[in-house]
Amino acid sequence: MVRPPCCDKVGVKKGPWTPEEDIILVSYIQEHGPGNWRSVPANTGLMRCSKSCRLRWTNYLRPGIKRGNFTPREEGIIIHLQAMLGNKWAAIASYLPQRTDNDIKNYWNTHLKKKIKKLQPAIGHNCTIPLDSTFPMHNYIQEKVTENPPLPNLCLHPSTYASSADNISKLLEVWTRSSSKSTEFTRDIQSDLSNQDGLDSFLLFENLVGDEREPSMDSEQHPPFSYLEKWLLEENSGSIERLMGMSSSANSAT
DNA sequence: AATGATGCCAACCGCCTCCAT
DNA sequence: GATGGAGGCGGTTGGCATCAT
Repeated sequence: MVRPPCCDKVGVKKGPWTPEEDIILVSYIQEHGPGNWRSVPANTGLMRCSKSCRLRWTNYLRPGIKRGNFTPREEGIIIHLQAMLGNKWAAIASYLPQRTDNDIKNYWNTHLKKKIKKLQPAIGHNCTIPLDSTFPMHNYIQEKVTENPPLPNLCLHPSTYASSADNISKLLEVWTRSSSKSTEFTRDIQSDLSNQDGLDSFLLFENLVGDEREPSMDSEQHPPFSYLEKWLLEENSGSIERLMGMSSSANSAT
């Protein structure tokens, strides 16, 4: 039996959100917090379905979202995680708290996929990205995971709310001022991601697909599994072996 | 300046998972 | 254990913006 779409009801508005709708949604979430999306349209009078409200919040209105250009470091993280996890955009996004899964997915589809396609013939083998536990990103992710467990559906308090709509940002100014504590937390994450100078050269896209890498460790020398690898083990039994296989074939190809 | 091609991204759609009953 | 509802996720699309001719 096929369930009818939740937005099939008559009178449900579709299409781009207006600043006024954004203000209503933000005000409501400010008061009640995110969650219980079912009740949002009913309680706010928004002619939107619950899913649409949730999407608008998570992809656009949620505090702490960074919009615009991806840094080379972010590119590197995305590429590496995509190689490890596949198109698990939500999982990838949990390591880039400032980016949404939708943003990452869009960026991958419009930019990175092309870049990789372009560079693949140059590196001369099928594996797109070296998946090697000696690869610096492995340690970096592991380190970050230890310090800050992954943040699925991260809900930071407002600190760096970034919306193109000026009127919404005005509305949120008060909200923003009232949350200095969480601001510090967000700032920590931001500076963490922007101050790893030593990693810069490794995370540049060009270097990610470069072929000058250290020889692979043998199995005893593998550092402890990162959260990502644990996840792979738990959730996708067999995937890890496949990925390890990819890793070694990538190494042997160089 | 006009027009068509291409790129980009916000939002939608439908499937899946989880959880309450 | 079966069922249904709600939320989550990934793929896709529609429309606007920009670029090329």
